[in-house]
Amino acid sequence: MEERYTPAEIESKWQKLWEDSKTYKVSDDPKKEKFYLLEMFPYPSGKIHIGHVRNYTIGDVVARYKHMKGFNVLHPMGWDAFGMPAENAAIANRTHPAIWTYNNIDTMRRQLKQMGFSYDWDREIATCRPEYYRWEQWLFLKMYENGMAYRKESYVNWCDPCQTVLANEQVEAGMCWRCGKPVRQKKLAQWFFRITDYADDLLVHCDLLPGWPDMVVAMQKNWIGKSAGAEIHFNVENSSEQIVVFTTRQDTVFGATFMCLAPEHPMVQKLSLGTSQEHLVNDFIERISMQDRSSKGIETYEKEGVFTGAWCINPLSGTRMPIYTANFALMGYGTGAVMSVPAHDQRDFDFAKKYGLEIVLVVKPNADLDVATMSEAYPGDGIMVNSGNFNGMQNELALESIADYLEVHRLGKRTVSFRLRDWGISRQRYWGAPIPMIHCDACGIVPVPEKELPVVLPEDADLLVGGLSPLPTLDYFARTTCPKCGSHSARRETDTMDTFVESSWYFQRYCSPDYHDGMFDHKSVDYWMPVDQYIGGVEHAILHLLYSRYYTRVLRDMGLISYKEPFTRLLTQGMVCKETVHCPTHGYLFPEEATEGKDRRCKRCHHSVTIGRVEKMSKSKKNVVDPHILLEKYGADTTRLFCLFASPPERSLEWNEQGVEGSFRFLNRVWRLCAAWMPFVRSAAAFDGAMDDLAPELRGLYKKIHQTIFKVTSDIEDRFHFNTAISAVMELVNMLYGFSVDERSPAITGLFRLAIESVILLLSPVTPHIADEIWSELGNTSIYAASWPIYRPEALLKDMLTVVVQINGKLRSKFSVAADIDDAAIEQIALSDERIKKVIDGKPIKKIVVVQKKLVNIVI
RNA sequence: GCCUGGGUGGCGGAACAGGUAGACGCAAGGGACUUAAAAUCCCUCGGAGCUUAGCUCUGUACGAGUUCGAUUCUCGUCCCAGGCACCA
Repeated sequence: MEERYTPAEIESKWQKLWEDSKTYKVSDDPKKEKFYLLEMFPYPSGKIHIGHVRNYTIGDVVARYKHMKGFNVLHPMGWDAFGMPAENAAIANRTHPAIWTYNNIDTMRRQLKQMGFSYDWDREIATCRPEYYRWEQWLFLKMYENGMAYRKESYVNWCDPCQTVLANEQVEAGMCWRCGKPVRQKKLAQWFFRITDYADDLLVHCDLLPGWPDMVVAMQKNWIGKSAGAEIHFNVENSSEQIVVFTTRQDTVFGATFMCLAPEHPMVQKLSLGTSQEHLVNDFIERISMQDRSSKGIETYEKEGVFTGAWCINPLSGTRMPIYTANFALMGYGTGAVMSVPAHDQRDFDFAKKYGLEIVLVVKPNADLDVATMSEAYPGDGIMVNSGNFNGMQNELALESIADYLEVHRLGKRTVSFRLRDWGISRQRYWGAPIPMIHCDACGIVPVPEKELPVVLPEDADLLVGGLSPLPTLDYFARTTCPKCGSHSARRETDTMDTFVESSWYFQRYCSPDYHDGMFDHKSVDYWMPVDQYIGGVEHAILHLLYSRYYTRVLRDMGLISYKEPFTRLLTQGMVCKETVHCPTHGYLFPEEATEGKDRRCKRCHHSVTIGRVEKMSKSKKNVVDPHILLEKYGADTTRLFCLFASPPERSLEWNEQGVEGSFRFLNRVWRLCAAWMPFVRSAAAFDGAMDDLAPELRGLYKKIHQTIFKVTSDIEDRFHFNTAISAVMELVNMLYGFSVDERSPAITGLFRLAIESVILLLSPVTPHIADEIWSELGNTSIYAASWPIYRPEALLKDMLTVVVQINGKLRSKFSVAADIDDAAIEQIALSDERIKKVIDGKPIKKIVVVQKKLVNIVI
């Protein structure tokens, strides 16, 4: 065995060997228990970044561990290859989205292979391939048939100069992120998936996901946002029209003094028609449509509204209520109409104060609360007042009584409302999966016949000026014949699908990636699915996971699969962070642009730099580490080791170059230890006897070996706490350094063989290259095929115990005793301890607590 | 505002079921080896104090509480991070 650890040589050697012998290829084997381990597939953005490295290292350790435990492990990798960055890059670099994407995939595949991940590369998929998205189109047709996919008019963020739809995150303070011009709301016909049909089911099953982090479950629940309340009908004065509102506070209906409709509400213009308010209302609607109503913009606008000129009648109090249209009423929630109760809702209170509207108190917590002196709304509980027959009732009871009353008198009914809206999947983009629909002047919307799938995205088209999709202008794509009437003037749908659609089912495709007769081979899916462990960034905690859960239900209800939840266990890893370096003249600096040491300075201007707080790595802050550099300098094993050692996976990881050095040093230590002992242990048999066969001075080591196996196994199995697992191995290695090769004996050699084997086996999921190298030096073949070591429970038993003695809960002394001692004897030893006697100093003992074989607490 | 997490040495982090706080690593300091340096190996390392082989006090954001005993459980406060947010 070489004396020096040379990761560059070892790693490329083993990577080639694994690839040539298809070490990580896996196939369906019903005789073996399966384990499906999946990491969220990456968007091929160029190069892998440190977040990928962390995510995929965590997954790889679990995959390798489960394989060594005897599972048939499915561990695939692929590319979430459609999406806007490809278009942006194409514009910036004057290349083509397809070329850019495929180049990136090649680079990133090579980098992932350099990391030594145990993927079955034969299952690689790229969602931009027609073989993949044809099945997405096929399912779209099925969803269209059963009404799950539908088309409707909907408001979108629209940028006029760019002639394009913007996602909410592309709207910055009401302006287009690209051209900086105002964004307006525009009505467009778009395709939707009816995810709201499953809102309740998705919500209820949140509680049946014990393997998911509580935080993610909570986020999903919030997103779905179910609230129970009532619909109430308000008649419009001098009209046959009715306004329906949704409220969760029907107990306050007697306090409703005005009505607010969303500006887009269909009744707004109708109500103001012909009144003196008409043009004011129209101006208001026009102005509000220019406002950015995405989450970011919303708080910047003041609450405002305009009287429509019409009135409605409160069905319970009989009061006349002015009808307003207001910017805070949202068309997308409830019914788009709000009964405003200023006394008990802060927003309504502010609005009423601004426009001088009446405030009526209907829930009173105590005698002091009075409309005349109220400075804010009272949203809490209390006794009903000003509420007719309901006066004197506790408002929680009135909530039910009034709901009953509404139902009995047909003025409304109990109902639930969800925050979740149907999933709009149309994108006016080029680089996405075409929606397989045809528009015919005569027949309307006609689905593409199944046998004509896939509708292939032309990969050679160029983006138009401003990054617009060329699809509508490409006659050879857009012009087609109507499958129904044969008309030659039919046009294809030129919108493409949201890329979340591809990622909602890819995990199933991995089960049979080359299957040509359907989305997937049922036999394979039945064997592998659901995913046993899913691992990815917490940034996908809501949308990707919710869409995947929804899609899985759609597939199940079509009879294509038999499970409801796609991911049994979920791990969301934390962000990778690093300190920022900021120069007063040059702004953020890359770490290497500043000098080293205590007084760090900008290399260009020699100003002192400020070391900022530790933040998520991002290109804009320049606090990034390129995995490529790490691989060059230390190799994959060190990089993997550090990612796991620095913190537990769900927490954020603070990058620290010296920490990486430490990990590298540890692997060197392991290497030197093995190299030193190799000549002697190579031909020795690992010690296999009982502890009693060993000389007393070797028993400690024997125990340490088994304790380490136990610790590492439970840390990986139960908690994914690789950092403590690695510490345990470090402790064992430290202990082994206490033995000198020069003082070896046959007994030590056998035990050392066991020790070294254990260290290598336990490290192998984390650092597979060095492990395979040393493993082969020991005369073995592939460590991936080896079994995970088993600890001897009897070796964990202690024959001597340390018992702690406390006085009034404070540590005062400790002693060692044989493990089979009883509590009474422990108490006696504690009381006769010299130091304890000194502290007690003859004071009366009130109580003695003995914790079995662990502790004595004497209360004085 | 609401919902999640989190706050432990100079730093990353341990302490898994209330029972020895600070495992393991980094940084720092000291020593050995060396002509020298690197590498390596060994020792020290929360704070304060003292009559310094050791001992005492103090210490897990802050304030209460439960308990023989609290980093761990309960309540309140502050701060940090993430998510949601005119959601009626």
